[in-house]
Amino acid sequence: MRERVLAAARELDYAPSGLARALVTKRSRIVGVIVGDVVDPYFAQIARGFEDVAGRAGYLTMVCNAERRTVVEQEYVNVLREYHAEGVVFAASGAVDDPDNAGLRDTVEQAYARGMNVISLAPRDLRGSSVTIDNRAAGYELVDYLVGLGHRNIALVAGPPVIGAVERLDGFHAALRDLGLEAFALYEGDFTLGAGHAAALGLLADPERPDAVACANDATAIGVLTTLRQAGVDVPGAVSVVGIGDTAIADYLELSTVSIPTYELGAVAARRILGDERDEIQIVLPHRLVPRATSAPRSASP
Amino acid sequence: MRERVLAAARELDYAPSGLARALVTKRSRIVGVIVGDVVDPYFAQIARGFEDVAGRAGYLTMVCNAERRTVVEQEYVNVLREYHAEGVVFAASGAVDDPDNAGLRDTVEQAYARGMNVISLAPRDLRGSSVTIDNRAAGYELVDYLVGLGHRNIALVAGPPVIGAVERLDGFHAALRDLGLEAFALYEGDFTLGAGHAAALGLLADPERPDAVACANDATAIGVLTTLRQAGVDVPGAVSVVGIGDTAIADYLELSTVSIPTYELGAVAARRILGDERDEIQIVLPHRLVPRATSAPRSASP
DNA sequence: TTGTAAGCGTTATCAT
DNA sequence: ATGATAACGCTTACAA
Repeated sequence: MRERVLAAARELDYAPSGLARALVTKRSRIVGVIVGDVVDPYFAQIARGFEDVAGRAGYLTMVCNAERRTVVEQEYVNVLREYHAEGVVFAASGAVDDPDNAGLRDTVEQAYARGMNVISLAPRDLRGSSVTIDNRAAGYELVDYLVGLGHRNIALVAGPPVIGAVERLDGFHAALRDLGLEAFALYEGDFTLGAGHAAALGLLADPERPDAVACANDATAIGVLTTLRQAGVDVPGAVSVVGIGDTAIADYLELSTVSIPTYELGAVAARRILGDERDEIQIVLPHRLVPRATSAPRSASP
Repeated sequence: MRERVLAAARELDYAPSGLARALVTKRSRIVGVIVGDVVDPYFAQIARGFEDVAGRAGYLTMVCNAERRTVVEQEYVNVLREYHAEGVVFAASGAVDDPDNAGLRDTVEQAYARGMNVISLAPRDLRGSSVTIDNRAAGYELVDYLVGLGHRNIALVAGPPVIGAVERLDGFHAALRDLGLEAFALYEGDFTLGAGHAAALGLLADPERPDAVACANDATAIGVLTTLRQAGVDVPGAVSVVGIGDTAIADYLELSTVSIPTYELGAVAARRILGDERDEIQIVLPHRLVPRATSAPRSASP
C-alpha cells in the first residue's frame, strides 16, 4: 500500500515542500553568510568553505553581498530572520567608527534572542561566537620576518579603517617598535590593487627607496609589486614586497605573504552552525608565514 | 485599535514569517543562481549583478556553488524547487559531452513545468530563456584585431571543453582562416592562471616565437603575460598577449581584452525573473574589444 | 500498519 | 472597519 503511494509520487514527480516542513518543524535548514564583497577572493573563499560543508549537510546557504555597508548587513539579518534562517555568519570586519554599528548590534541581538545562531569571522562587536585569525600577530610576524632578512627601512601600506585591518597595521608597528625601528613611510589603502599602485607611485616619487614594503593584504601587495616592476625596480633584488592573505594569485605571482585559512574559516563556521550548540565560543585559527620569491635578504649594495 | 496592535508588534519585536507567507501566496521571493565557481571573478560579478537588482526588489538570492559539476547543479535545482524558488539562473556553461546533461535537462524540465522560471547565462541545452554574449564573435574580433596590428604568427590558448569556451576557440580559428592564416600553436587550457603559465612555458621552449598569443580568458592571459615577462620577454614589444573577460585585474595590469558585461548579465537575468513573463526569449548582450598595453603593432625587427 | 486531527504563521474570503 | 474561518503543505501525536 505504501508502495502504491511511493509509486504515485514518482509518477507525479512529487517533491516535498521545504517551506511547509520548515514551518512546522521550526527548522528551516536555511543559513546566511553575509560577506563584504562577493568578488573579493577572500570572501569568496569563505563562502565556498561554508557552502561546501553546509550543503553536504542538506543546508541551503544564502550568500548575501553587503557591499561593505553596515546598513545592508542589517537589512540582510532582518530578511534572514523572516525566512527563519537558523544562523548568520558575518564574514566582514566592521568599520571602526560606523554610526550604524549600534543598529546592527540591536538587530543581531533580537535575531539571537529569537534563536538564530550567529558567528563572526572577523573582530566585531556582536553577540554570538567567533572564528577568526590573529591579525595583529600576522602583521607582527610579517615585519619581523623582513627585519630578519636584514631590512631596516620598511614602508607600510595600511588597509581601510576596519577592525581587522587596523590590527594588522598595529602588528606592523609593534614589531617595528620592538625591534627599535620605525616605519620608513606609511601609506593609506583600502585593500585594492589600486591602493597598492598609488602607494608604489608615492614610493617612486621619493628619491630614497625603502628596503621592503609590507602591505595589509595581497591585492595591495600585488599593486605595489607590479607597479614597481613596471617602473624597472627589481623585486626582490632592490625592494622586497610582502602581503597578507595568500589568495590564489599570490601563489602564482610568487608573492611572499601570510597564509590565512579562508576556506577553513567558512568551513569551521558551518560546522559550528550545524551542530546546534548554543554556547558562545571564540575560535582562533592559525595563520602561517609563506616566504616566496618577492622577498629576499637585503642586498649588500646600499 | 489597529494602532494598539501595531504598538504591540513593535514592543514584542514582531516580524512576519516569510515562510508562512510564501506557503500561502505561492510566491517565495527566493531565487537561485547556480555558478560554476564562486571564487572566479567572472561568476562573482554575475552574482553581484543579480543580487543587486533582485535584492532591491525584495528577493532573496541563493548563490549556489556547483564546483563546475553538472550533478551538483542538478541537486541544487531540486533543493531550490523544494523551497519553491521562483527561478533559477545557470551562470556556467555546460561541459560539451557530459553524461549528466540528460539528467539535468529532465530535472530542469520538471522544475519549469512546476512554474519555476529558468534562465541560462551561457549556451546550454536547457528549457527557458537565455542571456548570453556572442563568444564566437568575441574570439573572432580578438584575432582580427591582432592581425590588424600586423601579427601573423598567432598562438592560441584554449579554454576547457565547455560550450562557451569552445565557441571562443572557434572564433579564433575562423578569423585566422578567413585571413588566410593558421594557428602558430595551440595550447590546451582550463581558464586558470596555471594554464597560461604552462602555455607560456611551452612557448618559451620553442626556438621560434609567435608575434602574439590569444587566450580564451583573462586568467589564462595573465598567466602567459607574467610568465613571459619573468622570462625576460618584452610584452608587448616582442609578443602581444590578449585575453577575454575584462575582469578587474585585467584593467589593472593593462591587459588588452574583450570586455564581457558580467554584472549586466546577472542584472538582466534578475529583471527577467522578477517580471514574471513566462515566454522564452534569447537576449545577446554586446561585448567590446578593449585594447590596452599588452598588445602593440608588430615591431619592425624580425 | 493505517487513519484522523491539530497546528505551524500567514493570506484570503466572507460575514458582521 | 473588524472578526471569524478556511486553506497552504507539511509533521506529529494519538487512535483505530
